[in-house]
Amino acid sequence: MTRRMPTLTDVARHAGVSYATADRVVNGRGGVSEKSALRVRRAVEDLGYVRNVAAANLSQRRTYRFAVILPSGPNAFFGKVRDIISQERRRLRRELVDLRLETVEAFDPEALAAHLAGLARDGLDGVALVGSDHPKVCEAMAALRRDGLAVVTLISDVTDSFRDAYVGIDNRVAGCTAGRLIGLAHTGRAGRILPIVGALSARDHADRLGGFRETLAARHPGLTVLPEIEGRDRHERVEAQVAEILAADPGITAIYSAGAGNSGLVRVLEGRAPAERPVVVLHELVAHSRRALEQGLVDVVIDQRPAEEITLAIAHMRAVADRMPAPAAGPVVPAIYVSENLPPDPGAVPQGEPSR
Amino acid sequence: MTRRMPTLTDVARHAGVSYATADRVVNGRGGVSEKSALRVRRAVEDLGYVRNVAAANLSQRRTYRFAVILPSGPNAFFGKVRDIISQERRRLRRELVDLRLETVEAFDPEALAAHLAGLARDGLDGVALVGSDHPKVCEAMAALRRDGLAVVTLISDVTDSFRDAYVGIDNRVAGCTAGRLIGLAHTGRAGRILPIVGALSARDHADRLGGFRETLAARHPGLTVLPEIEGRDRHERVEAQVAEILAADPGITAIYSAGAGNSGLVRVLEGRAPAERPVVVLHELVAHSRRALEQGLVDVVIDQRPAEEITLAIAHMRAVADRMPAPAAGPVVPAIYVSENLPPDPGAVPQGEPSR
DNA sequence: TTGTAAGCGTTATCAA
DNA sequence: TTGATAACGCTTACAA
Repeated sequence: MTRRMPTLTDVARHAGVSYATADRVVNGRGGVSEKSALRVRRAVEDLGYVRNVAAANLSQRRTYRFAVILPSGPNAFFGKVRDIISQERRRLRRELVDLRLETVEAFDPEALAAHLAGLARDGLDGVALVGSDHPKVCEAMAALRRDGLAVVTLISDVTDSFRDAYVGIDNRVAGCTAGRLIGLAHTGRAGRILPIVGALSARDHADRLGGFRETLAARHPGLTVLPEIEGRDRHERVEAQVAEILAADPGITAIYSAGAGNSGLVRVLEGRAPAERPVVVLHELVAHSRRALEQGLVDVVIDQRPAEEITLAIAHMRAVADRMPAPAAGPVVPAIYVSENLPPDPGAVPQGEPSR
Repeated sequence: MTRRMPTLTDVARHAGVSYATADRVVNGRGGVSEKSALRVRRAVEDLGYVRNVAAANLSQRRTYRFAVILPSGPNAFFGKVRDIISQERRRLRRELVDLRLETVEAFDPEALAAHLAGLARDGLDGVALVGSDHPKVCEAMAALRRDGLAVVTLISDVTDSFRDAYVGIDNRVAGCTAGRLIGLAHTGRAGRILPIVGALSARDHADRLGGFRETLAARHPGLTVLPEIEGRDRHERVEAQVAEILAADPGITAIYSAGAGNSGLVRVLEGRAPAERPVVVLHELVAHSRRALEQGLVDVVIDQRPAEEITLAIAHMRAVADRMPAPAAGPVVPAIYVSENLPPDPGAVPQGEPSR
């Protein structure tokens, strides 16, 4: 029934060469006559040989050494990512991966590039970082790949050729989704919509806003989308600007916040009577957005699923390290939360134990 | 830096016993004096020993043998699940799992129970099946677990004690979500909402409908939820009933379909002028629901993410087989699709190849 | 250019 | 009740 998987020993026998020769061909170590190489490749083909990664790792006593580099600072989302990583550590060790968490100054591509350059001689097998299109960062990523490290961009992408994979959501699509949901909330009525971003110069924010405007223009031409606020992802700034605009324009029926600093937005919303609250869509499920959802101050949260992203990033780095095909491709599909489908609060994280 | 993980050899040395004795204790094989056992357990504790699963599997030449049992029939959703499984096969083989796909008559618990009974002597390590509360099925599941198989319920759950894990969405929560989205689409206006289920006797449908009604009653008391239609998951029947009701009650502003047979619903919607179409929310992204979303006939699809569910089910079965802690718990969070965030159509599935 | 063999951490068998 | 040890499929050092 289940035929035994062929091993390299089988391949060698089939090709009529020694085990070592077969190994040299399969792992491209060179120093093999073309004639032998041909016979081995033929045997691999015939038998459908695939390298047993577990055995290979065992023989090398290999542990995967990966690093995740996150921006420093008080950003709630990255704080959550940090928590997820430290919770996963124990489980990962069992699977022989040693995950290191490192921090660099936020919004400082030069510092990031310098940090990356330092990793090269660190015995690492792979790095995951928040992508940045800065030329120095790109060059540092390219250098790491030349050294054989897997490089995965997380959350924000860069040009294809500098990384092995991107793990994150499609931000334009996320913006379109927000647009459509706000559109749905205006079924049968008109409205004026206020968009907020951190900065238009941030690629992800610009992508979201672009998708948002495009969808509303195409599918809901009756709705007005106002000029966007740039809140710099800072809650005081967001709070001040939103408060001012809402006061000046009482006809606003919806708000889409594509960036961070949403606790400022929430404070403004708290100050309004329930009947006067606009429909609000924003990004990332963190402590304060969760609370706002529960209290009915916010209607929809589009969440990037950071836990799944970390898992996927590790899978990608491992695939490169194992010289194996990459896991299923495609951007991560964000979760859409309303107050009714919030996952249990991970306040006290229950440790999973064997069920028997 | 990265200290070598302790091995059983280390444990044995530390405990002052032979390797074999340490192995006996750690794997509960018996035949060890209480004194030795104590010393070994102490050493395990001290060193923080964890069994190296890869090495264990290698020594046994183990391949995991799992089966997924699905209901037969033309149901589009299960068809998709079948496709996903056959596409995953190759990748799974590399990870030493041999996944078998089996089929039993839909809605026939006796047949399912009989089939399960047959699996016992089949050398399987685990089974995933769509849960059923039928006593015979429960008994068969319990028997399998007694034989050491992992038993995972998929999509629909049963009483805890009969299975190792449930992989699927929380159907009540999904219904609540549908209710809230439809509520959002009625911001600032009244409406009459028609719910459709396959059968109220199906636990998942009843759960969805319950959550749906509850949320609308609590958060949108101004909306009217009509009595539900039972469409038996059959498209002709759904089509006929919906057509009749829509004709009789032109004031219907929204439809929530909690079950299958939605191609019938879509046909009715096609026949109406765009301006007269109700807001429509339904479940499972399959060929016809996808098309309906793209054409603007349907507004929201709540999708169970079958690909992720299969992956998770395998992870659970493997954890049991490896005597390892279960992967992260909690129900699967469904994806919420509008026409703007549909994933690429898997019409021609691109085979992933090594990226370098 | 080719071949042999010692490890890696388990499981399982056989002997003491 | 205990202990040695041959696999498992691979990498790597070394010998021919």
